[in-house]
Amino acid sequence: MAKRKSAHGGDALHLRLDTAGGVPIYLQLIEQIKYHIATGTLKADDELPSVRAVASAQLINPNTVARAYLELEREGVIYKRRGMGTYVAEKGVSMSTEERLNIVRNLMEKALVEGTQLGLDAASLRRVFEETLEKFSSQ
Amino acid sequence: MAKRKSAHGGDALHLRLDTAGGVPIYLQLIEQIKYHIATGTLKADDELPSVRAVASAQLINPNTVARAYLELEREGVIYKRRGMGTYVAEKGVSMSTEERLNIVRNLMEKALVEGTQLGLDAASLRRVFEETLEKFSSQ
DNA sequence: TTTATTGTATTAATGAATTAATACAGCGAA
DNA sequence: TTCGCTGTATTAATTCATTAATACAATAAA
Repeated sequence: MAKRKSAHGGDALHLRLDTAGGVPIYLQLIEQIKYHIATGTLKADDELPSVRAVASAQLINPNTVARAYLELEREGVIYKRRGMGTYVAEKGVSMSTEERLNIVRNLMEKALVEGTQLGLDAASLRRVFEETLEKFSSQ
Repeated sequence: MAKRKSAHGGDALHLRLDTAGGVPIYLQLIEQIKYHIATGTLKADDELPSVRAVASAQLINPNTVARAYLELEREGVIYKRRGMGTYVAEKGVSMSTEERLNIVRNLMEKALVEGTQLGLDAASLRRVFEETLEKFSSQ
């Protein structure tokens, strides 16, 4: 058969997909890839496993992976080279600071509304914030 | 005609629904009602506007409002009395502290993954956290 | 050029989610 | 009881999202 040795790296990315449970597969992929980048598991210009590699490893359709990669590319998180592979982008920013802050504000608001509703006090919420922040490569 | 005067309060809750934009109406309702509770606009035992009142004010189907109220009731956020109305529940908690923390941890992680991806540094993220926290009645 | 890899495009099946129409049922005031 | 308000239940229309089957196109190495 003479398979070409992958020449790229890009394998063995830790992914845990839940095919039940309602959350679309492509969204889980997006989230987990972003997570790996945020925690430093994936760095700029690292290669991602190919669409087909992820698909066969996870027993899902290649198009589902492609959709996740497409969305990540639109957000500027990754870039692709036809025939070559898919790679983590440098943190190039296309949005204004204010726009970026508003995105995070909305997400933060969701977290704190929920936390407040659940009866957690400010100290607990602050602890959750600090503990979560520690997981990310503060840059 | 002799309309009965509402006898209840429960009107004029500030709601801004976006019927385009993809986010389901009932989810927007849930979010905004939780927000009002978290910020103190709505307090325990306050009456919510009736299903039909919201429906006609917002030009949506009563069942859509009912669905939001149903979900909020399941979460223990509100309670209902047939023929009477719908009210904000006391903060009674059915989950363990650990479960509640995990819910918030997940949401917090989403916010911080996104923030990190957008190139915001720890100081900015902390500022967003503190500013957002201030909006909620710290209890 | 050939081959094996990469990502891409088109189209469709399917199922789930959302919303709506409509009729029912409980409660309190008159 | 009757009236007018509450929320509820049932059913269905319809759209939309998700995933998949399949064929196409670009790149690099042999």
